[in-house]
This record gives sequence, C-alpha cells and structure tokens, in this order.
Amino acid sequence: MATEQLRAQLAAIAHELGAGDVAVVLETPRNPEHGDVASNLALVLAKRLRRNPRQLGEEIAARIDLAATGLESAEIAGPGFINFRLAGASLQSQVTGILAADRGYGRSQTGAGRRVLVEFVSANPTGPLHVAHGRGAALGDGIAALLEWTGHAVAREFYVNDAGVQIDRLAESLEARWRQQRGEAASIPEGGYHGDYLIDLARVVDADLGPELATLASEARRRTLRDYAVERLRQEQDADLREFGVHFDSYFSESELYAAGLLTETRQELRTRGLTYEQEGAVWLRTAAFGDDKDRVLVKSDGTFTYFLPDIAYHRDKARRGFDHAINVWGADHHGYVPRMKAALAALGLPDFLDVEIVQMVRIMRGGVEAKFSKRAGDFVTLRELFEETGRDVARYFFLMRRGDTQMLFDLDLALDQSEKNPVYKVQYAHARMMSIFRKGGVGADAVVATAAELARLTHELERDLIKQLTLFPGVVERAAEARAPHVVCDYLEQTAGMVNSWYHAGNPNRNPALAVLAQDPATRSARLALARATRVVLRNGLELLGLSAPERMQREDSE
RNA sequence: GCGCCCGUAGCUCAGUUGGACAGAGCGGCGGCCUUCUAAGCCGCGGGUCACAGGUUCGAAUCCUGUCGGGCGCGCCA
Repeated sequence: MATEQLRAQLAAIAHELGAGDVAVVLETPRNPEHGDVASNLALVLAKRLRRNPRQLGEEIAARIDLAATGLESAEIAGPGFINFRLAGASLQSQVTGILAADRGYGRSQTGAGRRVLVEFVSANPTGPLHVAHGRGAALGDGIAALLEWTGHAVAREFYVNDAGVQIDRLAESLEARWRQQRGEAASIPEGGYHGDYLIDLARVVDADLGPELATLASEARRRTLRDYAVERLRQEQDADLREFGVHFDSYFSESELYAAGLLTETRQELRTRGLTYEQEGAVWLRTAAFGDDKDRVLVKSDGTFTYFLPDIAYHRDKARRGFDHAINVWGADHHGYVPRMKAALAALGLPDFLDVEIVQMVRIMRGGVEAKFSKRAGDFVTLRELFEETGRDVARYFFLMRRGDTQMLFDLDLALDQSEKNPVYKVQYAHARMMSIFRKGGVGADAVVATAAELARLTHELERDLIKQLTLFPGVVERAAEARAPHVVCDYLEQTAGMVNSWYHAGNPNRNPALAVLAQDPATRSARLALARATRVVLRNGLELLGLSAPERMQREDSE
C-alpha cells in the first residue's frame, strides 16, 4: 500500500533529522484541497526539534522519493502540514488489492499471538434478558469480533451467577408463585422477583413436577425449585441470545468455582502472599495497597464469603487458563467495583490483566415518550420484545452505533423506519445496490476483476473519493479494535454508504448515464464493476464484522 | 462528602494520545422521479463546543474551579 510505504519513509526521514522514533500519523483530509493524504509530522517534529514547522516541512518534503511511494506531489500547507497527492495509478491499484484480499480485507495481525477472553452479558439466571443486556451482548460480541479481525485469539464467555443470595430469592419467589398457583396464600419475599414470567414458570413446574413437589420437605422442595428455575431461565436466556445472533464459546458457572475448590485455593494464595488480615472477625484483603480506596472484606464475620472472593477466584482462573488478557463488559451499576477487582488482580501479580468496558443504560423512546415496562418482565423491557419488533440487525446496529460508555436513547420510531433514514438500511441497501448491478450485468459478484489498463478509467472525482474511502477500512478496524469501539466501524460504514449512493445515483439514466457502472464502453464497464465489487467487499466485511447480514436484495415488509 | 461518566446544531450523536474553517444522521427549507430499485438523489440554512480562568505557536480535546445531568460509594450481589 502506498500509504504504508509513505509512512515508512517518513519515519526514516524523522530519524535522519535526529528526531528518534516517531509514530507517523497519516490522515485523509476532509478538505479535498488538502490532498489525498496528509501528515502533521513537521508539526510534531517542530516541537521536538525546536524548529520552525513550515521550514521543517519543506525539508522533509524534499527528502521524499515521490515516485517510489506512488505519489504525485507533496506540498506544505497551513501551519506545516504536508499534503500528498496520490498518483492516479496507485489509487486505482488499491482496487485490485481489495479484490485480492476479498474476505480478508480489513483483517490485520496487530494482535497476533495474544489470547484474550471477552466476558459479557453474564446476566443472573433470575429472569429474562432486558435491553441493557442486549446492549452488552452486541457490544461484547462486537469487541470480540474487532479483536479477531486484528489477529487476536478470542474466546467469548458468559459467567453464570448460579450460587448466592439472589438465587435463593429466586427459589423463594417461584415457590410463592407455585403455592399461589395451587390456591394457597403466599407472597413474594422481600428482594424477590415479581415479574409475570415466574407465574408462567410456576404453571410449568406444577404440570411437570407438581405431585412430587407436594410430597417434598420444604428444604428439598426449595432446592428442586431452585434448580428448575435456574435451568429454565438459563435456557430462555440462551435462546434469546442465539436469536439475537450472539454465541458464546464457554459458560462458566459460579458453582463450578465452589465445586473445584477454587475459592479456598484463592483464599489460601492471598493469605500466603500476606495480602489478608483479620479484623473484627472478618478477613480483609489489602486492596488499598493496590490502588483501591480502601481494603475489602473477603470473608464475613459469620464465616460466609462476600461476592468479591468468587470474583477473584474466577479471574485468577481466567489467567490460569492461559489468557494473556481479559476484557469484561459490565453494566454501569458495577463501575464502582472495577478498582477493587483490578487491585485484587494486581495483588496476585496480574496488574494489567483486566480491562473493564462499562456499558451505560439504554432508554427506549417511542413516539417521543419513554417505553419502560414489559408486561411479562415487570419493570424493564426485554431484549426479545425489542428485537422481535425491530429485527435482529436493527437492534444490534442501534446498540453498536453509539459509544458504549455513554447513556443512549434508542429511538424505536427510527428503528422501525424501513427507509434509508434508518442507518442500518442505508448501509445494507448500499450493499444490495452493488449486488443488483452484478445481477443486472450478468456477472458473479465474486468473479469480477479488471486489468490495470481498465482501472485507469476510474478518473471521476466520485470514483477517486470512493476508492480512497475504501482504502481506509483496515485502519478503521484497527482503530476501532484499539479503542474497543464498534461504533467507529458504524460511522465509517454510514459514511461509505453515503459515498456509494452518490456514485451510484450520479449514473442514473436521468442524470448522467455516462457514469453508470454498466457503461457501454467495455473497459469502463469492467473498471466500474471492479470498483462496485471492491465496495461490496468493504460493506459486506464491515457488516459481518458487526454481526449483521449483508443482503443481496432488500425486501420491504409491508407496513401494517 | 468522595469517586466515575457526561454536557458539541432544534433532536440523536461523532470528533477528546492538542493541529488546517467544529462534523454526521434526523428534522427544517429549496430543487429533482417513464430509476444500473426514488426505500432515493442534489443543494441550502443551522453551533458562545455548559461557564470562567490557565498551559500552548495552536484547546471541543490538557489543567483548575463553577454550574447542570446520570451512576457508584456495605461484613449486598
């Protein structure tokens, strides 16, 4: 790639000028007058070398071997930017590169050799998944995909909190519903679960195990109900996620930690390392020595563990399983928990092992008012209700198109709009348009190729702009992976789709038929088909990276 | 009280390892349909980047403070 050669040359020149190692930043200026590629290298070096930036820019520009990097010109502008113009041929040759890479276009090996565990959703098995879980699911899956695209070995994991107080409340709540179902007076315990879904479950469990339950002693009955509820609700969550298009490589349950003796083992290790102490009958961990506000309790004075200990044991286990790095996608209500978790891992000698991505809350707006309640689930809207109404692609995209760490408004009216106002359809439609051209032209989408001589026909400004845009894709993926930010990809795809549409519509028979992809002239036609395919490759790869479909044709559902 | 996130166009949001006039989508206004699918396209208007200081050749971006919104601060999970 021409830009990579340029980058290398600039880095070398920086060395020659005595500036040492510099991360050369190349960007595509918004203003076309500023060329195809621009670098602020002179500005960066000016500071370091205490020299006039423009003068330095001239000096750098003079040292560049234009021909060797496929450049037409380099000029100094503004405070000291160096603006480069690509030679036409090098731009056109990018198309060939994209077609050759095809499904691999956008992939890189930046993260090769790194094993990363991405843990997300990890909802308690106490009820249906709600929209915030959906956002976490989309984001976790998107982050995992970005890491895969940059060469990391990624595993997706769901942590099941199937032991502990909340599960006891679940069992008690189900028992109350079951008794109500049998005509007995019973009420949901404090801190229990009030949603209608437990009424449904009570009916099912009664049909399933009713007679048996009636004969059991209360202890055994509650255990039976607990296991039943956890299993059923887990299955329901799995089904929701599967239909949402999110798949996990592994599930790790809290009860496994107990069974494998990892809690006592972890506690032992912490003690051996001199990290714990007893005070007021409880066992404390010295997290304050590792960046936390204060020390935290591991074992309560009544002898039971806090939630903290299993979490430490779990994360310690992640490292023991051979992962170099762990990324957790957590809800905003857990952000205060991050420092102590990191502190605990630092105490175990894993200071940079964990990164936590916080997912903020989602508000659903319909007709200008906030939709809050679900009949079945009680005080929240379920993920399933959402994606059954909008469709999977739309729901996923809407969750992904915003930064995860800020609160978002989910505009249901826009989500249900099937025109190109809806950003999802705008991108998908741009892809479908390219596919429709191939159908019309009678060529296989994946078979299109063009010679360099033919590609030389791509001289129109819209074509040049589009090619430049397509060449940005790999960099966008890398940047998005680095920032764990799928929305960067969404922004890019929307922008690309806009440019695709401009190009496509410019060739409308009523506007300028000479610009149609399926032009009369065979060479031009071949070149434009190749560009159309390169476009399709980028849009498809981007959509699939985000876990969305890249449709061959768009079908509108008739509005009811 | 302390900590974290946030405050950018009428609305929803990008841009925040400092850089060229602050961007997109939606909404608004004005054009354009016997279509390589108008589910659209082209153009126009719209902002004291919450506020006040500071650092810098240069600040939406960094620092300090103020105001406003959200969340978290348990021997809960």
